[in-house]
Amino acid sequence: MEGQVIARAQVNRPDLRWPFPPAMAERLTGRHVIRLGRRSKYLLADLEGGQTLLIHLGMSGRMTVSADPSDPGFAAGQLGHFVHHHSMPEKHDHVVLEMGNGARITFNDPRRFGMMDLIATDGIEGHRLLAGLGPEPLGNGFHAAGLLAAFNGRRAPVKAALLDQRIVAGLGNIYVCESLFRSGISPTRQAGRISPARIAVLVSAIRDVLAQAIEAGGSSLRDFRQAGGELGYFQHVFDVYGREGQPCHRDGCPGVIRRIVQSGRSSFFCPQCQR
DNA sequence: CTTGGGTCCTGTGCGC
DNA sequence: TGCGCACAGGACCCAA
Repeated sequence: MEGQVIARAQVNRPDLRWPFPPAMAERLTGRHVIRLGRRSKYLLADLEGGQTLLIHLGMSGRMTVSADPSDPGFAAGQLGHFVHHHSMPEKHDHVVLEMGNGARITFNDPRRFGMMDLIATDGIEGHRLLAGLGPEPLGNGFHAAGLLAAFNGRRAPVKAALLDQRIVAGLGNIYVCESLFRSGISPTRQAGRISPARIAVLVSAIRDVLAQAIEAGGSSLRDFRQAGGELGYFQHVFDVYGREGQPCHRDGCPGVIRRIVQSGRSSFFCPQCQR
């Protein structure tokens, strides 16, 4: 997408979680994408003319890139080697963008918890959806001292605190469960009652889990796909997520993974390893 | 202010 | 084979 023009925008319904902005298709058509970026779980496509396309995939959303193999750009390898061939439109293909180089970007989202909006690029950090987000967990702004301060006085379980995007931005249910396992912290522990030393371990575990999950192409439980349509494969190396009743992966640990529900979400953990 | 629960929506898998 | 129910990656919104 980056550097390309949006030659055609097809919008197949008026809304996802929220209504699309007025005349979205018309406002996208003919615009160049200056750069692609990301903040927390929001995808950001800066367009010429001062507008940014803001996208969230919700639970079940996916954006994939495809191309016609007979397209000259495809044959020349200009669309990248990862791009898969066009296939027939599928159920829940809500927005389709045809780029000037022949790439087709498809936003598919069965549950429609995703969203798209067009907002001013200027002052984007102040947008209501982005204002108040915590630091990026892979950035320099995320560190033990900061997390300690953010947890200070909080009585909520650490599981809930880490899912709170105002404390750290971009963690979801899977990666919180996996990070807590690796740092030996029970999901039920009150956030404000974790020692500084263990918070430092947690920060490292979060960074490691995210870096490894990205390296593995993400976690494809059902809907998620990489941009080229491939499955991620981090789900194959989960230690706890979705492993209720199965043995703990830690060498010599007799524990069995348990599942509990915290604020409506499943938490998976090893009662032996996590305190 | 913090915290927990309900809600949006479709699809799948399980027990009966 | 069919039916009802639980559950699924998120996060807003409101009541307490």
